[in-house]
Amino acid sequence: MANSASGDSVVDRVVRVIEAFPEGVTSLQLSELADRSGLPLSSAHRLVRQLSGHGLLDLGAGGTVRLGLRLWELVNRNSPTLALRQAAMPFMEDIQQVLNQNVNLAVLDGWEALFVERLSRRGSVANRARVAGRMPVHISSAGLALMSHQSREVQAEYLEQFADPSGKVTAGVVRHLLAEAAQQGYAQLAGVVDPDTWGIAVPVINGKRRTVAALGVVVPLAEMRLQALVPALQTAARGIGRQLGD
Amino acid sequence: MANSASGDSVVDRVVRVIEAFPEGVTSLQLSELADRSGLPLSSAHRLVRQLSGHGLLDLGAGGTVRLGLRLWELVNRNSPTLALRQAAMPFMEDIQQVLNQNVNLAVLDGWEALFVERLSRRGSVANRARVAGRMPVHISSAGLALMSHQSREVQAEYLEQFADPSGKVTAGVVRHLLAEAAQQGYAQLAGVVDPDTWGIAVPVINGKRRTVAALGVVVPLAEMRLQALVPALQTAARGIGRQLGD
DNA sequence: ACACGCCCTACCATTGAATGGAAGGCTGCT
DNA sequence: AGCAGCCTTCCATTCAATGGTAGGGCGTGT
Repeated sequence: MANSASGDSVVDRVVRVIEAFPEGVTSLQLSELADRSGLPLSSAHRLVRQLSGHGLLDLGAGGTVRLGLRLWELVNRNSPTLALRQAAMPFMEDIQQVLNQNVNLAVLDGWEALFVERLSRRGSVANRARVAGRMPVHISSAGLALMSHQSREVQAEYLEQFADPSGKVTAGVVRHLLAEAAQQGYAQLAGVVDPDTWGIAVPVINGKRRTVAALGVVVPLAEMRLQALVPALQTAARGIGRQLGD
Repeated sequence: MANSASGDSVVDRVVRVIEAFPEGVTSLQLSELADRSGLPLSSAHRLVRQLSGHGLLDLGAGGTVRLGLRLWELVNRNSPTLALRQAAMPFMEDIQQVLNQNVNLAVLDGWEALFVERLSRRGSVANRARVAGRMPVHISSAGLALMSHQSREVQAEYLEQFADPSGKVTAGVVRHLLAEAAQQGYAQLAGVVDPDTWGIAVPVINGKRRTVAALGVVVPLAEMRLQALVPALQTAARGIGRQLGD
């Protein structure tokens, strides 16, 4: 074969190159990139040079490869979650100011919650590190809030394929959590991510009655006061939903 | 020709497709995308479908094309400015809390300042809208702060090609602004973006003595107090630089 | 000081993947 | 009912993509 001994198209390879960066790694050597993407060095080099010419990648002296500023710019300007984030930000700031807790916003992607925005607790040195982070549905309050408002079919499909690698959680338990969340209108989960924290999340519903996101807070166990947190979150979530339109 | 009547490679086309989204537009019809990218409908469709299969784009029913969540995730996880933003965020929050002003962080890309992070003034309904926005060097305090700390050669090259479309500013004026900023250690610009606001920015210098970013605030004219703002910004910028290492 | 290894870069004959016009199907409007 | 616009699929044509190989630069260990 001339094109692709491995049987993949050029597009496949471009994707492989971009996906070759492990989480949190911003810089890779060309040879390592070739390894990770499974491409011949020669091909990897050619692709990187082309993409670099357009600013999607950045090929520095000595074969250092980074994602391009231009790519970051394009993606952030036209992100599919742009409208959601803009609508949500003022409300998230309100919550941060009033409750002084870590606030986050997540959407459902596959069977995971993808965090698209996060404000850290005032004064904490902690940060927005986990923006663009993922959590499986069954171990995040945001994931449960999102899944509990999906259609019967989606939930059934989710539960069917469910399998906890650690074996600690069964599909039955998750089904119960989802039912509870659906009935209460919010999801809560204690000590799963961090033993001393509690997560609470509520769905954000747009004008078409579709659940498009989950708004949540992570609070220290000691400061757990459901009666104060849930109404605040629900009010903010309604505000976001109204702002979104659709 | 079989491949590309227009003489461009597959990679060129992938880039054209991604770049076809106008600023702030998150969704495009397939036919419009084909127009904007200058690709035959048939080719655009094929490319979009391939990219969509990998999650870099999202081809919805009815030919609606969006950027993919997966692309957003990948770019934000491995962004070249990740370390910078993480190092800067706590200091930016401090400034926001103490001064209660809009804070922003920019890097130099080409002859423009690219804003990589922004915190809005507390209480303002305004937002982080302009994250990923650009401003020409000569009409942004961040741009001036960045350029004034570049090497002689870069500055010369910049001034040589400088041309103001509106014709209001000459290279000589910019040269003066840069010299002033370099000497003072900060850049200021009044009423350029918005007639009632003042912009002040200082360079962020890493361990290798390279100016890697500019930290700035935008304040209403009425609240302009240089003697309070500049030291605060410079202190924060030093803190960021120390945190960065390199 | 030298040789070796590692990595980036450049070249070029081979070949099948990419191309895009045209035709088909769907939806909404007149 | 007819039309117009758009998405989708098909397939013969053709040259762009491929990757093994070789060259060059840099640092390391002997």
